[in-house]
Amino acid sequence: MPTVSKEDYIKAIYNTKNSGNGTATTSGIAEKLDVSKAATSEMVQKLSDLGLVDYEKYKGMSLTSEGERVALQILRRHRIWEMFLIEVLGLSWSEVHDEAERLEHSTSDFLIDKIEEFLGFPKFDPHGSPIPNKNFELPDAPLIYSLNEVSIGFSYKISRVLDKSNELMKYFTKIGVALHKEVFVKEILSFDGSVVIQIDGNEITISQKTAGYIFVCMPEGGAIG
Amino acid sequence: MPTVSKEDYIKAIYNTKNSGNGTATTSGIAEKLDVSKAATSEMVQKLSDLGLVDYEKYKGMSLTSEGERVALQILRRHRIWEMFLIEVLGLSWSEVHDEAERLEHSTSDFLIDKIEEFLGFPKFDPHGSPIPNKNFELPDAPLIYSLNEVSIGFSYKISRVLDKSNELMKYFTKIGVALHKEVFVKEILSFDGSVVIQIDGNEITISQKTAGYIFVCMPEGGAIG
DNA sequence: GTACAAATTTAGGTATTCCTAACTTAATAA
DNA sequence: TTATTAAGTTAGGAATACCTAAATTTGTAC
Ligand SMILES: [Mn+2]
Ligand SMILES: [Mn+2]
Ligand SMILES: [Mn+2]
Ligand SMILES: [Mn+2]
Repeated sequence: MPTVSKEDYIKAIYNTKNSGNGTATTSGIAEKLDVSKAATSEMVQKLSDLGLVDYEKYKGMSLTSEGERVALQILRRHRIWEMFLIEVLGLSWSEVHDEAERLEHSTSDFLIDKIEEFLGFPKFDPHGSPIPNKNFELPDAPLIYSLNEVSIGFSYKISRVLDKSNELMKYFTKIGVALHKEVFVKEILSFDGSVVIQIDGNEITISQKTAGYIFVCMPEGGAIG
Repeated sequence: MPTVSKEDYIKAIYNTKNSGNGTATTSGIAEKLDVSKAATSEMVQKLSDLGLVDYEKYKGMSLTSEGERVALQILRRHRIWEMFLIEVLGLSWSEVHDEAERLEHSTSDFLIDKIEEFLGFPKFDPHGSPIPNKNFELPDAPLIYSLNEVSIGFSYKISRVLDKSNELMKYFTKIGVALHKEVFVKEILSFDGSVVIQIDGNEITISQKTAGYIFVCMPEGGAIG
């Protein structure tokens, strides 16, 4: 029902809440969507009038349950498209996000259901992100940890990466970061938080910021001790 | 480059020129796109300023060669999507057009090329319409005739239908009209131009208007005598 | 050739979504 | 607490794509 713009705002609010910072701020959403704070402030008030966002002036914003439903619907479309583009058409990790960013607004639920069926009802997308089901419910996800909060001297399995940008995805591909691969954490540099890992036999140093975009679990799926 | 609206206007002008009436009029485009004549008049002037349409006030409109290039690009996207939706996802003839009508504006040429490759570079879409290639050139098409201009007492092969609406497609499916099927033309009623055909062993009467949306060629591809 | 009707364009407005600049509120630091 | 700055909002305006109602142009019928 919402327009392309509204859908992108709602998704941005959802993603902010459910990853990292926690609170969605006017400035944060404006930056994420590359629009002015003024435009964001106006739009948030419109979304509030529509009952999709809880909002009090100067106090911050959060999705209503209806807004969250819409967010999950869009995430479902986005992630199913990314899955399709990679699994069926063979696009690369760095090519899918921008396509999905547009397709997510032009696809009926009917069509998304068909694609999901064609793909065999996957629970996670090619970045390891959970795909909401037909009823917009998220699958149970195993406990995962970012590479920043992990114990030194152990091996882990990469279970999710955040597709923040094409460039990041290209970088991941280049250094060998891919889903289900094993990484050994050698060291975390005390002075800047960089994480030194071993992957495919190569030793690689990843900045703290980028390490925060890589999530891992225990190789056998057990809890991290 | 053009917006969704502009793309749909350009496509409407192209389709009017290349099927039936010939000349694109303000009223005709307005009706086809379900907008006011005023909106159409304004938009045509804008498209003229953009160099996509040749236009002189009160005199009518036609696409420039650049406009035609854009039209073929959009037709290419539309038809490849329809092919994909039917061949790969198994949607029905009546379900694909509306989806393609939206997807055609949200798909990069890069992605369309990938889908085309996945489909094996088809030359015609599921309605028998030609698919422009990567360079926006139409394939050579065999001579075809509408069911209105065909000789009585002969058999033909259905080689193209115009997907004017979902309802028309459902009707075609219901009465057995499908690509590559054989029809025997029994009679054309003198008083209203209805065409009486035999298809799948059933005798069916089709109105003159609807017959104009069905195109056939000789069963072996020869010329119609 | 005029008068009328149909087709088309223009005038004046609305709704979206965005902008910059100005203003207001909240947070912080001395 | 108070000054300063950061964050957020409002004011005023632009671009797009529509609309209805009022011209205007064109073509046709007498
Ligand atoms: Mn993505
Ligand atoms: Mn998007
Ligand atoms: Mn179609
Ligand atoms: Mn369209």
